[in-house]
Amino acid sequence: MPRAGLSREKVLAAALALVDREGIAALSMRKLGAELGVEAMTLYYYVPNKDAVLDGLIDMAVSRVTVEPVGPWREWLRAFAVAIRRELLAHPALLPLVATRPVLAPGGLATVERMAAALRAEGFGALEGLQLVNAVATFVVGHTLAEAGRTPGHDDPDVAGTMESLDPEEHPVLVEALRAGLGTPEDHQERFDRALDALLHGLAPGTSL
Amino acid sequence: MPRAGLSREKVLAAALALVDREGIAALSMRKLGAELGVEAMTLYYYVPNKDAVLDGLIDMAVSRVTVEPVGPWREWLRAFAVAIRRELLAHPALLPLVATRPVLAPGGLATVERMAAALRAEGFGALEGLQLVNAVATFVVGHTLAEAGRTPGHDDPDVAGTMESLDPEEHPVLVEALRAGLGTPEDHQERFDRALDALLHGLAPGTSL
DNA sequence: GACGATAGTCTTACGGCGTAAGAGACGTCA
DNA sequence: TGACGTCTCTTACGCCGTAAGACTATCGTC
Repeated sequence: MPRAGLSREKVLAAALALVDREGIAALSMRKLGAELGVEAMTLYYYVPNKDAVLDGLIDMAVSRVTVEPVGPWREWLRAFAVAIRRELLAHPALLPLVATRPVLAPGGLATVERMAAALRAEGFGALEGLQLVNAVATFVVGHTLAEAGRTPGHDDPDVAGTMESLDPEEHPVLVEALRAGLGTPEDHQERFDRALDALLHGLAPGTSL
Repeated sequence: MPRAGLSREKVLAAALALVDREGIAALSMRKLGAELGVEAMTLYYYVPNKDAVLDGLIDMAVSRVTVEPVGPWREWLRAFAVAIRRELLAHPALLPLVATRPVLAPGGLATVERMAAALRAEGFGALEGLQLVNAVATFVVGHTLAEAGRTPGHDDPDVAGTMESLDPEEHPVLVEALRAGLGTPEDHQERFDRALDALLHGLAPGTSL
């Protein structure tokens, strides 16, 4: 058999393409192999197991989030949040993964370190700064999950159908809000912006509450 | 074969017990059947498929979150957030599920409706109130995920080990924050409280930003 | 060119999974 | 008794991750 000229990077790239195209549930070692013109077991030469593929995907996504921490901290921290959200929305299938695995890989840690260091230069303590970075990151992940998250391995639930069939007697406020635009992309964006501003507004160096 | 006296409720209760004990990954129809002294296929008489079991688990958890919306809205909304967090931490294995599936089942919708209705009585618009409820809920889920979330089907990553092996030259601020208590239960609690207060403080009726 | 080592790929197999299809056994009531 | 609805089981299919090990292509050295 001729060599396929693979590498860890090519495997991960193919995995990301597959996941973006068909969702996390479609990512199996056999399919990923087929994608690369190779049997499933061949992949194990480049990657210890499937978990390593998933971790690799996460680190790829996280590493792409880079923001230069210059200027007023609220502004670049806001840009940081927006950048995370953009990256997550670009690969929604990765969301459940990013949300449930702590950031431990090199790429993610480096980003966190840079943000925290910049915050300390602004008068935050080391712990305080990291808490702030963490609060922003978890907020973004939580919000984006609600916006675009899907459970791996399960069909998308019929949100639209459920909402339309709501009994206006039983859920009057919900029905009214839906008519007013709840759940639209603009709604998500607006809610994200408002809550993010509230969060950043409420957090300042030395604030104990 | 004698009848086992099952019901949808008993199936769900056994599923929750199994998940709490061994994690989401351990929940298979065969194991769940064994738990109830029955073959896997028998369960399909009470439940259309495995997804329905998962949805049932989520609704069980969500339905237990009830807060009386009386008094100042910031206070009971805060209590709402705390109640969600408590319930999620009581069943951490359910977290990835709750985080990635929209609340569509009856129990969850009823709770949301009640909160939103109470907020409207406080001067919020229907859409605005629901956005607020949603913002709080997604914040709590995001934060709790970071605190206790695990990816279903995968071993817990070795957070402690990774953190201890951090190079102080490369990640000085991270190392300092870890020594100051980053990641401890108290740290999570404190960060949760601070960010929640910031969020609630920043959101008020009619606030456009 | 020959040959061994190394790197890369494949085949086979095992034990798990969700669930479709349908065969039986049980309890109840006519 | 017999029929019928309720409940449970058996069997089977096509997926999954991956352990074990056989095979082959390529390269460095003589």
